[in-house]
Amino acid sequence: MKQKSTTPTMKDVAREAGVALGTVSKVFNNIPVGESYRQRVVEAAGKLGYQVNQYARGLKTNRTNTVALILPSVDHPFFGALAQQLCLALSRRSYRTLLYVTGSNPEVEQQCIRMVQQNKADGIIGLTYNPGLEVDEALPFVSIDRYFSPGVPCVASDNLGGGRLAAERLISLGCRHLAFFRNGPIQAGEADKRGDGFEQICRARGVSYEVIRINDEEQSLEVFRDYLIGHISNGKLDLDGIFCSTDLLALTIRGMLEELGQRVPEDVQLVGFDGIRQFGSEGCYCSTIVQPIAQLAQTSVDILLQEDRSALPSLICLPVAYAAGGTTRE
Amino acid sequence: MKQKSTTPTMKDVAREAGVALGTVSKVFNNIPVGESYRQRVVEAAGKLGYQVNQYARGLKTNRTNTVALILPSVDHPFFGALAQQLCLALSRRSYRTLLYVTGSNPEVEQQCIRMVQQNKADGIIGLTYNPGLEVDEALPFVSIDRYFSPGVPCVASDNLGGGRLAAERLISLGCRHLAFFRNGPIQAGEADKRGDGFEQICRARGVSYEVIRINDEEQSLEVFRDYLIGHISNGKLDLDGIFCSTDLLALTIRGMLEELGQRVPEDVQLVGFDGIRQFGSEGCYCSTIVQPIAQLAQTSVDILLQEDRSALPSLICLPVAYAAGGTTRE
DNA sequence: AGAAATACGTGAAACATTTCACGCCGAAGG
DNA sequence: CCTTCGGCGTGAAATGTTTCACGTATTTCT
Repeated sequence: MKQKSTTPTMKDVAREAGVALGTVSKVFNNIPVGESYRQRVVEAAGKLGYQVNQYARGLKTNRTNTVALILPSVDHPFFGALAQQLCLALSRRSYRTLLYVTGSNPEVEQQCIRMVQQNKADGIIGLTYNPGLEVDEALPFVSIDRYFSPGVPCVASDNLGGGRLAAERLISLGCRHLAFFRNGPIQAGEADKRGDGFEQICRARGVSYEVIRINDEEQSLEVFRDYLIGHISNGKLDLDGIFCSTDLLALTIRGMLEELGQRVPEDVQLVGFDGIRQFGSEGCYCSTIVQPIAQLAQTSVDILLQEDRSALPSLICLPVAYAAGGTTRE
Repeated sequence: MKQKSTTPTMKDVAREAGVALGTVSKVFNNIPVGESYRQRVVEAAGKLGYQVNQYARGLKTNRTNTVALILPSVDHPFFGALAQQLCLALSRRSYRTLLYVTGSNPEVEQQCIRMVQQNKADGIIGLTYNPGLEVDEALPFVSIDRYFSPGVPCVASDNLGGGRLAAERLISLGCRHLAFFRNGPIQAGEADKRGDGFEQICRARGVSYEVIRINDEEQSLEVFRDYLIGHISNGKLDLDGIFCSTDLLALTIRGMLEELGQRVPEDVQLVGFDGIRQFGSEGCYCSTIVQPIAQLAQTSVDILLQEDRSALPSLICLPVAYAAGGTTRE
C-alpha cells in the first residue's frame, strides 16, 4: 500500500473531488464557482485535512498577510498594551503579527527593517526613536509617535494637547509652583511635545515652572531626588504640582516624595502621562493623561492596510483625556 | 531600455556573476564552494541588492525559521516580560517570532494552532490554560507553565517550591495566622501548585491557614475585601500573613488593607508571586517569589529547537527565589 | 430552432528557491 | 604517459500555489 505521508496538496484535493486544480484554487480564494463544485471541493478538503500552504501562495502573490511590529520592548506596560492592541487589530483584518523587539538599539532597528524586507512582510508598524533610520519607501510603513517625513505616515497621541491639559488641570486645582519632570534623553519622538504644551500653558497663565530632565544615561533618577531635596526647606516643599512625562516616572516620584515626608496629593499634586491602569493596585495609580492605545493601534493598522496608497496622511493626532487617579486633589 | 522593475532573483545574480544557479544557492546556504566563485557571487549579489526570498525557500525546504508564540496577553507585565525574553532568545538563534494573543479564549487558542499549522511555523511556544487544546504531535510544541502529556515538553517555574518558600518565609518572619489568596478560576496550569506548596509547609509547621479563591467571573475582588472585613474585629485583623498567587493581586490586596486601616507590613505581611519589578515605583513593589523569566524563555527555546527530538524532557522546573520588597518585615 | 453570447471549469505556465544526478577537469597512481 | 578517481560546478526537476488563455456547455435573442 502506497502511503502518502506528505501533507495533502491542492492537486490531491482536485483529484479527490474530481475537479480541476484551478477550481480548487478558486474555492480557497473566494472566487465565485458553481455551488456543486464548491461543495465537492470543500468536502474533499475536509476529508483530506487540506490546509493552504502559505509559502507557495506567498511565492506567487508576493503577499504574505503578515505585518511586522518593531518596538523598543514589550515588558514596558505601555508598549506591551500597544503591542497587544496592534496584534488584535491586525488579526481582525486577518493579518499575522511578526514581532521584533529592538531595545531601542539603532543597529538592531536597522537590521530588523532589513530582515523584514527579506521576509517580505506586507508592511511595518514601527515605534523607533532612531534618528537615522532608513525606511524603504516601497514597503508600507507606519510610524507611531515619531515623525519621519511627509512620505511616512505617523500616528501619535496629541502630546502637545496632553501637556496643555496637564498644566491646565494642575493650575485649576490650585497649583502655583509647577515643575515638569522629563525621563530619558531627548529623542526624535512626538513625546517631546508634552513638555512644550505644558510650558505654553504655564506661560500663558503666568504660573512659574521649572523643567528637569535626565540627559545622560548615568544620571538616573537621582537627579529628581536631588532636585526635590534642594527645594525642601523646614520640611516643606516649595512646589505644589509636578507633571511627569510618564506614569512610571510619576509613580517613582510619588514614592520619593513620600520618603521625603511629603504627602501626595495633600502637599503636592502629581500628573503622569500614558494611562497605564492594569496594575490593579490603587497604590499604583496616578492621575494621568490617558493615551488612546486601542485607537492608536486601530488607526495605525487602518492606514497601513489602506488600499489607496496615493493619499496617505502624514500625521494623525489622536485625542488624549485627563483621568484622576489619586495623586491630585479632586 | 528594458527596465527590470522586479526585485532581483538568484537567476539574475547567477547571470551577473557568470556562474550557475546552483552555485549561487550554495553560497547563500553556506555550502562549501570555490573561493573565487563565492567571491564573484557575493559581489554580484551586493551590486544587485539581492535578498533571499524566504517564501520560495520555505516552499522547498518546509522550514521557515519562524516560531509562533501563543500567549493570553502581552499587556500583563509577566506575560509581556516573558514575550520579550522569548523574542530575544529566538532572535539569538536567528528565528523570527510570530505573535498570537488569545485572551485565554479556548476557541481563539485552537484557531491559532490551526493557523500556525497552515503557516508552517517551525514550532510553537504556548502559554495556554485551555484543557481541551489539541496539539499536533508533528509540530514541535513547548508549553510554558502548563503540563499536557508526556509527549509535550513543559517548562515551568518551581511553583510548588515557590509556594513552600513563601510559607516558610512568612512563618520565619513570625506569622502564625496565614491565608492564601488565589486569583482567577481553577486552571490547568502548573501555577496551581503554588497553593499546594504553601499548604504543605503550613501543615508541616502546624500553622493555621485558610485558602480564599475566586472561582466565578462575577465574584471579582470583592471576595477578598469581604473576607478581610469579616476578619477584622475592633479594628484589628486576626491575620498576620497573606500569600497571594500573583504580584498584581498582592498589590491590590495591599491597597485594600490600607483602606481598611491595616498597615503593611507592620500589622500584616504580604508575599506575592512573579517578581514583576519594572514598575519603577517603590509603592508598586511587594515581597515576592521571583520567577526566572529569562531562563524560562531560554530553556523553552532551547528545547523547542533541540536537534534530537527523540529524548525530550516532559517537564522542566526552574528554581524560583524569594525577594523582599517592602511588604514584609525584614 | 439556430446562432451568438455568456458563464465557467480547465490545466499549463510561472513564481524563486533547493536538490541531485551528471559531467567536466585536474590530480594521483601505476 | 595513460587511466582512474575525486572534487566541484552545472542546470533541470520539483516544491504548491495563482493566473489566464482557452474551450465547452448552457443560455438567450431573434
